[in-house]
Amino acid sequence: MNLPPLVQSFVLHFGEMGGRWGVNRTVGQIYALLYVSPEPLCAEEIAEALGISRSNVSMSLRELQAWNLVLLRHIPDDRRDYYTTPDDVWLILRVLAEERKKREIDPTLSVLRELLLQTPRDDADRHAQARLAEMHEMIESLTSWYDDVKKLETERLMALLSLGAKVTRFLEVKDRITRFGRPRKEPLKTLPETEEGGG
Amino acid sequence: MNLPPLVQSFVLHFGEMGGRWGVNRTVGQIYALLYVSPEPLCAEEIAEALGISRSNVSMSLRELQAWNLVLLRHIPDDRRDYYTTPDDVWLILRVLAEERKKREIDPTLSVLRELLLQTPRDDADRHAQARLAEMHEMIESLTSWYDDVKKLETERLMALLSLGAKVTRFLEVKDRITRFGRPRKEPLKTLPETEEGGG
DNA sequence: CTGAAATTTCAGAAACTTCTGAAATGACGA
DNA sequence: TCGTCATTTCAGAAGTTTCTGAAATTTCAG
Repeated sequence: MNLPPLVQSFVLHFGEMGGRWGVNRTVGQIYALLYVSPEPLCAEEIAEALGISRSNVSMSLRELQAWNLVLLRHIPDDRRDYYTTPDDVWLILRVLAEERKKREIDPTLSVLRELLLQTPRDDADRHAQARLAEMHEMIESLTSWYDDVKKLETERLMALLSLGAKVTRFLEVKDRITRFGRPRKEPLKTLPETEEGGG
Repeated sequence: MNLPPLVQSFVLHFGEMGGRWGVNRTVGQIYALLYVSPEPLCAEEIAEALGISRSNVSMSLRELQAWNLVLLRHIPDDRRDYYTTPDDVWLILRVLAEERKKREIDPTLSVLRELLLQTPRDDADRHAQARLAEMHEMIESLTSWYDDVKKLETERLMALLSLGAKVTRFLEVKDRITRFGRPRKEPLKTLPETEEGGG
């Protein structure tokens, strides 16, 4: 591997993390390299920079394409494919969230739905289904929130994030004024630990 | 494996998904089994139910404990350890989010911080650092939102979720009245696709 | 068409992970 | 203390993934 030290540390770290993120070391390294590279790179250059075989690069780029994490670029009078990453980090986040949902959540959601449609044979089945229903309901809440939020323009998404839990102040107001959600049993307490006055 | 068909399908599915979630098949299966089981189970019963070795169960339970995903129970006059999962799915979600953050986000955040402190040697370094800074900033926004939201009681968290992107209506109001965030360049458009009148 | 350059595929080697049975350790009552 | 039962550890077998170099395929200018 022949890279400036700073880039190399970053690339090696992404390689190590790759496993935890559901891709292998090479895929992580290539992604990191493309992310910091000022220009798109071709397969040969990647293989060279990371000191790995050309065929490994080819397979790993395929995987990155399956994840929608790389873009193909072309340079006039050059037949080679050049690769790069989207440069907007927020776009990268969206792509990543979408892909992980597709791989980690959707299959489970569809299995849960299928199993909940089955007619229970006995009490054990009934208990199991009740548990599956709880899980199903939670995942539905999350994915419908996600489907809603992902439509936001980046600027609004950032505003929403920086608001954080302070949104619940609006929720309290909403509770009182419009009676959205169920009426509260206890009197509303002021929230713990939301001191800095963003609003 | 000797389980009722419905439970078996669920257990097998979690086993398959395990790999995608950063644990192995056995860990996923054990978790699923404990999740649907009406009573806590001991290691022997788990090994029996899943048709795997006793020692494999022991190692996998260790891993589940490292993830804080199982609880230890004791039954009077029985020396064995019995295991179960928390039964509140929202608590499970919190634990999972926390653990994944710890494993998948925090190490990267600390590498980014470290690399951003280094003095760049040349333009390539300066460019790389600028890219790392963008990534760092995004991750910081996300984790600080997360730190804020995880303090919410479950009831409020659910209310926040069901509000989804409608929160941005408040953001618009906030924009106008309190000038939180930067002033808008374009006139505000009504949002596409947020019809059903929750508020 | 032909041939040179780029890319992909694929069988098997290397590396790594998972799983097991046997042995070691620990916990408890007598 | 001992014996019994439960649990953990661990070396290596079994299984899986990753990576390579060689061969096959694709692409395109001439």
